[in-house]
Amino acid sequence: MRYSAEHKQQTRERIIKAAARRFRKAGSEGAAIADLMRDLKLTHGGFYRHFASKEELLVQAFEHGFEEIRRKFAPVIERAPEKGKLKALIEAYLDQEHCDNPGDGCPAAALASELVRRPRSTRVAFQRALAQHISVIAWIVPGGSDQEREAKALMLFSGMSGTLAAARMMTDEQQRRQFLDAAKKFYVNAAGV
Amino acid sequence: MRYSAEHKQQTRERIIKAAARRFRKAGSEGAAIADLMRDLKLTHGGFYRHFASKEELLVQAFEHGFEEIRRKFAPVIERAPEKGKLKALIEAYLDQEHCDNPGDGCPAAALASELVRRPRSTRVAFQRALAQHISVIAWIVPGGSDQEREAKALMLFSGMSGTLAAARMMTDEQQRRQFLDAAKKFYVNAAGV
DNA sequence: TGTACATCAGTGAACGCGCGTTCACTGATGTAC
DNA sequence: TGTACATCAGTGAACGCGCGTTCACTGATGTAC
Repeated sequence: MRYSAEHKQQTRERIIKAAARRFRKAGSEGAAIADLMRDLKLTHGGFYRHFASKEELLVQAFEHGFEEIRRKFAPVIERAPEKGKLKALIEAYLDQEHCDNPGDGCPAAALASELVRRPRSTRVAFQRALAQHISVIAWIVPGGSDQEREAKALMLFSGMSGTLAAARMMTDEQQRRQFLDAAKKFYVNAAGV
Repeated sequence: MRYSAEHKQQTRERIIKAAARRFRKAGSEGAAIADLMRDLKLTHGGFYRHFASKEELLVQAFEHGFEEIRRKFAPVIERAPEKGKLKALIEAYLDQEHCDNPGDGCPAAALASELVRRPRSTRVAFQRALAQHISVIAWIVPGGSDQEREAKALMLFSGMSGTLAAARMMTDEQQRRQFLDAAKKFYVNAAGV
């Protein structure tokens, strides 16, 4: 092989990473394969050595996005006291910083209304990724059974993703800040933490 | 003029109506002008006698969508007792029927994550339409000042739009129904009604 | 160890399609006289 | 009242562009011998 054994795997991961960023920033239809590949100083033709289709990449990028935000929010959760972890995550999720940077933020908030329209097989994969992410988050959600905590996590985060999308639509800086502050209180209260 | 005086106005409204449906069903990029015009048994060329661009139509369709859902939910609100109007609206918003029919449902829920990426001028228009819609809804939200009630309405409905988008992504019928039922309870409770 | 061949990630031209927008044209009706 | 002309909603071909996907090719390195 022309390239070292792990080179291909690395390239694949770099494509996914660039895609995860671009899809969240520009939408699933706003990120062209040629642009993605140019991000890595490659040309578009090589893409199909790594993925069967753009649709497959979209799924991978969606999963990767969740991994990224888990890493992004991990320190916030760690730093918070035992009983304040969910509160800390809610406040980080609804923070200006997250709102202003969809490119490395929650993929569900960035893509929610578009995902519904993908083929069924894609949606099944999305769901699996979402469910997996939610099951991780549920660790810090108070409640009885695992199922109860996961249901609560999904309710809170699906709501917050809509709220974040609304905040991102706002063109007035001050209005957005006030809205996000109110949202933090609303969801912390709704979470009962 | 070849057509009666009000004919042009009527055609314009029919285009908006068809667009409002198609945009909500297929997304802002999924509805082609030729398709819209075909819905009215017209050809695509005539479109530009009515609108300067597709972007202008998108704004009009978004506004129209809100008018439509106000009409759609009006009887639900009227039928409910004075103190139960918001509860009734929340339950209608999160109902299976609304979930299964994005085409004549809430435009914010159907398009949320795409709207962020439109040009600033479009977003300003979206916001105006959203604010207007929220101000109407706020009538049935309990609270002190108008501003307080509007803020609460925006919080509830932006959250519910995200929750609805999540429900729509679910491929499992039963899971969706359970999730929507839980969401109704969650938001009725969060609204304090 | 050296040589011939196979492999395959990456290249870049090309294909095909969808779609927003433009434009010359049509023809029914309104208006001026 | 009748005639000539103007108007303009609607038609459909064409343009131009973006973009997903394909494909013949390249060339560095791995492998067989």
